[in-house]
Amino acid sequence: MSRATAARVLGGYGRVSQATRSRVRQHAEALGYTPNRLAQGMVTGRTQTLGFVSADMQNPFFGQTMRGFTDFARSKGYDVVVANSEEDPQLERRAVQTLLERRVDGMVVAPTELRQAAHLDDVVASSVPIVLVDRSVRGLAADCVLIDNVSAARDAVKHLIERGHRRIGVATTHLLSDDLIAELDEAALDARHAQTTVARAVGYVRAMRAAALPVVPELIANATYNRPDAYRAVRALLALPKPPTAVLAVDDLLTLAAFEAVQDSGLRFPGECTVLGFDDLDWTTIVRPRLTVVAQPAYDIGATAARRLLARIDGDTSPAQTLLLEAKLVERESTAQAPVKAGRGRRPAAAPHRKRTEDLEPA
Amino acid sequence: MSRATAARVLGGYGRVSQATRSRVRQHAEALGYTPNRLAQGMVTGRTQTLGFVSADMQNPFFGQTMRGFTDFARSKGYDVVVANSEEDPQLERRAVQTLLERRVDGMVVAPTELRQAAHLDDVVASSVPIVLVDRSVRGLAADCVLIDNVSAARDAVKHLIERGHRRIGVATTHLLSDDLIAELDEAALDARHAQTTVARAVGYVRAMRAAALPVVPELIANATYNRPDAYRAVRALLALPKPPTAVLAVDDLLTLAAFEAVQDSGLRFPGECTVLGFDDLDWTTIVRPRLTVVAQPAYDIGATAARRLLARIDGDTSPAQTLLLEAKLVERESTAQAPVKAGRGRRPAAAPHRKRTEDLEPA
DNA sequence: ATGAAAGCGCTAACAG
DNA sequence: CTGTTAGCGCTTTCAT
Repeated sequence: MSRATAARVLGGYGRVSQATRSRVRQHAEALGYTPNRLAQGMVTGRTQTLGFVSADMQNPFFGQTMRGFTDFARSKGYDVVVANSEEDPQLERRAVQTLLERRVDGMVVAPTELRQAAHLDDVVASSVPIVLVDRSVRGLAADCVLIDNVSAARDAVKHLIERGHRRIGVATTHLLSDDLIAELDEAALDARHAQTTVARAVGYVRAMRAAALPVVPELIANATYNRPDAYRAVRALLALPKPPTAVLAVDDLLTLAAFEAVQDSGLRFPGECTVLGFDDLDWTTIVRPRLTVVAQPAYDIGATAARRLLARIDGDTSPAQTLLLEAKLVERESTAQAPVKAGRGRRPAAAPHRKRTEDLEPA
Repeated sequence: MSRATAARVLGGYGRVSQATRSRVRQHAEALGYTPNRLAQGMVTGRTQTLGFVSADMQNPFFGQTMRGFTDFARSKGYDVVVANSEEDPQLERRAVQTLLERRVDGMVVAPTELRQAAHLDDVVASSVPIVLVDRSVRGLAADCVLIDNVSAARDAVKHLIERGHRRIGVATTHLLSDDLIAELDEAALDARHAQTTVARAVGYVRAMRAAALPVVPELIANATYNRPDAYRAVRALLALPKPPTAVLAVDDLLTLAAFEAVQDSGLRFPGECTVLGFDDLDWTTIVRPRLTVVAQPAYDIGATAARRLLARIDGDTSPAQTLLLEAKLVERESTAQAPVKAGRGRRPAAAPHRKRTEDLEPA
């Protein structure tokens, strides 16, 4: 029989009789035939492939997001090729370029640069569907899926204030200027396109102001994305003459470092100083009391991005939209009680299972 | 000029003069030309694409392994398409099939079924290079990169014994039969092809026997891969009339659950009961004292697998080899001191920052 | 050094 | 219902 007939049954797209159908299948089986998706892609113009470029797939947030993305994609018959940008614009550009060369049907990007992204404009221009996750780029006509970082942080701080905290610190990143507060104010104007950690710092400021609490620079610790550095920054916060009774840590690494810092500081957790973190990783529920955290719907962000992307691929031409998924404040015991005045009731040094570390070095 | 000439400069493979070379580049730029990798793949027979199928890319171990894999792959000009098997043989088979259809130049698989894997035989037969990670399949002529799980666990237990522990428990999975010990013995014969957790249990048994310590079934807790279940299993271990003074937890989830269980049990950590875990996740260094763990070189496993795979792709036809990377016992404070006899010196119930949980329910 | 032509494996449109 | 034909975008002989 002809190649066309065979192709029809194997590809399942033409009209073929039952008789030949099974005959074809038999032979295909016998010959160990494996369809060639490259050839299919060439002629149909669709590769059934999606791209996913994030900063680091090893990061739990992106891991979950990717998982949600690939799960949804697979359910619709798509595979996904992944790439890490490592927050390097150069690498991101290369990754996007490669995906274009591979003729992916669409791609998801967690962009590194939020102010300019010519390479992403190119993607939009080339009419390859693209959706952004976790961060949005100013002026880019692309769908975007993320949480409202400002209000997530605002709600978290509000929660602390309601529990009686007044002196609240924040551990954040990317805030290297001196006049932090003024800058945060300015950033607030465009918070939607700020780095997630900056947007969260803005949320902190807003919550403090809304409660008429002073925003003092000494309570704003900023670190690079690096655990020892984050640890040191929080230790410094806790070493203040009047340390905060609570610290908001605006990402998973800072949360880890903040918890470690409080634990080593000699301040009682959570009575004298507690931590409210971002990202609900497993370990936050093995500490006692368990940690209250802001949980991002990471899996959902990925799945939603996939859904949006496939809608675009299927021809949806509605204006680009930003989907704000809801972050959830997971209230646990670490913020259940009101803060205790520092200085009184320190934990006895005798507590044998908990070493008091006085230096500022983490693990 | 002709398509052939253009292709030559863009593809960088023929002899072209400088003049036309730059002219071609200019025009390509102006037209926004993007090479089509599908077409390239069709004709060259190489797609510069690798496949990676693991149980769950969200799992930290596979996340790191994938990262090592993709980093190495990218450095050699390869992209990678990923898939999750969810430990489901059916899904794994489909994923492998899809990769074959996509004409990947090679693939890495963390196989779900270790006894039979016809679909993997097919890959080998079709002479598409394949390397296994984390688990090896009996009788499959494929390279394999993993740690020696038996000896890693053996060394960990030996370390505990050297620190004075005699009654050592183990938290593991997949051991559902009644006569555990006999079975472990049998499994030991073929431990290289056992599930990682089983192989580690075998290592535990060997270390105990080597030290002439009794291997008693009541000290072997086995759980499904599920945190509440793992927690319950370890709590049960600790509720024994004579609880162990140390528990070896043979994967990251069990480690988390075991630590949580000890913490809630009322036994002093690490004096009365300590935990030695597998996989060196971030949180193991925020607990005080910090946790001693067996660290797998996950990133390296991925990178090594990539190196092996590329060697095969580049024509290496030497016999299949199994590369055993070294797991490292990271000694930290949790195993620094000798165990204390249980029953004496319980932590005072007054310790205010640590709730005594009496029920067996985890987070 | 460059052009022409063939063909990778497939699908789509058309003919029979 | 089935066969024929053209061509997707590229690389690779083979001429020129």
